[in-house]
Amino acid sequence: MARSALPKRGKREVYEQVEEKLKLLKLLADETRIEILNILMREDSYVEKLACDLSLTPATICYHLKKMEAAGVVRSARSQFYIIYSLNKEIFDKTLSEIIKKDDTADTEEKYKKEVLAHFFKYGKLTQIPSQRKKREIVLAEIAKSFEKGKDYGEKEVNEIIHLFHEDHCTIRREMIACGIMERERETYRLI
Amino acid sequence: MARSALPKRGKREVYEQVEEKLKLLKLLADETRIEILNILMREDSYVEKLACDLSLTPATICYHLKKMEAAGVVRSARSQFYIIYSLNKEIFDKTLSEIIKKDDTADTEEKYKKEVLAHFFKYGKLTQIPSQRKKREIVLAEIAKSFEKGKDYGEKEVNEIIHLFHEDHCTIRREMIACGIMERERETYRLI
DNA sequence: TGAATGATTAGAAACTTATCAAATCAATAT
DNA sequence: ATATTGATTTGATAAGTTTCTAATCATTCA
Repeated sequence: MARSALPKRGKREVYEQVEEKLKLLKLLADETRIEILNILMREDSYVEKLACDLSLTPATICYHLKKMEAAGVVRSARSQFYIIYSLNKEIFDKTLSEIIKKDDTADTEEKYKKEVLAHFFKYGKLTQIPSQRKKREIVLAEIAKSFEKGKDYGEKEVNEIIHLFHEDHCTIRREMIACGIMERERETYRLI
Repeated sequence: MARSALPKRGKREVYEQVEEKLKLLKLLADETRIEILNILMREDSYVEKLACDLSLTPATICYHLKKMEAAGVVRSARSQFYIIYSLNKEIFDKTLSEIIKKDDTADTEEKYKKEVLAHFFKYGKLTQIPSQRKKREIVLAEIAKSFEKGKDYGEKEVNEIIHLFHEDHCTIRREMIACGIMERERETYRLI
């Protein structure tokens, strides 16, 4: 039985979305920080005290607190001699799926684009050229991402790149110029 | 001004409680695993396909899936050629505090103490001396933690330490003796 | 002002982890 | 059976993190 070749999808376009959430998770995935948070859940505290409680050096505690403060998990305020650290409780009510799931709530425009792309691309290939103008533009813009800004391409190069997505590179090349994504000057093509 | 010496509390007695939860958090604190989970939220998948989607080798994907399977986050089942991996959705409804918090289901006495302390201390300061005897004892016991067992203190020292928590060190010093937390012998004070 | 002390930073060492290539295992179709 | 192909394991490497010591900074009190 022949099995499909699974072309690569082109490494994760959605880094940024995951990034912040990942930051929070990484932060919480440390034994010492969890211990600190558990103590702060009970009472505010300060560097030296936490160091004693956990049998670690103040430098280490400071390292963790600063890290958590930068992420908005804890807050600090000087009080006399000490800098009192306290919990930012709001953060802790999120569920795991809320944290892990990519924001599909972006704006509706983005969402619509994603749906269109999901519909017309399968495994990185364009299954069909959309007949609706708006959908066609979205699809063409996606293909255009494979061209570098400001770079000149010969017709053969253009065809080869487009061919990665769909057999009919002629139609697509023409459409890209028609809808103003690319321009042609004599023999060379480039993004607008 | 002399500041209290902060006797060590003896390193974390509660490792085990944190351990499992830590395992889950560590698991989720990885970009690749989050990507995998996001894909599995949409549809079940298999090693090779995920490898293509994420531009990683099957070996790497397998490494992550096995890890997550061991923790009960995903499940696997063979289907023809492929081993289909799917999400164990129940896990994702927990909130962060549920994951992080140590089991406070301890005894109610402990819980009550915590509530009282949380109410009367803000940023490490005693906001008000409780009038109810029981609550006052809890608060005084908390302050007493800043004194070392068996050590003798002069009245000035005692006042200084208490002053870290509240202006009225005289009242508190008197109360600590009245309720049997401290004893006074001539000029020296010590914990009982 | 200067002495005391808590907080922070810098740099180094130890540890953990993700990733890949190559070898092996497991199931299926011919 | 055996060739095929997806899944897994192993061993090596590279990258990232935690922790410490030592030095420095910042604040308060005398």
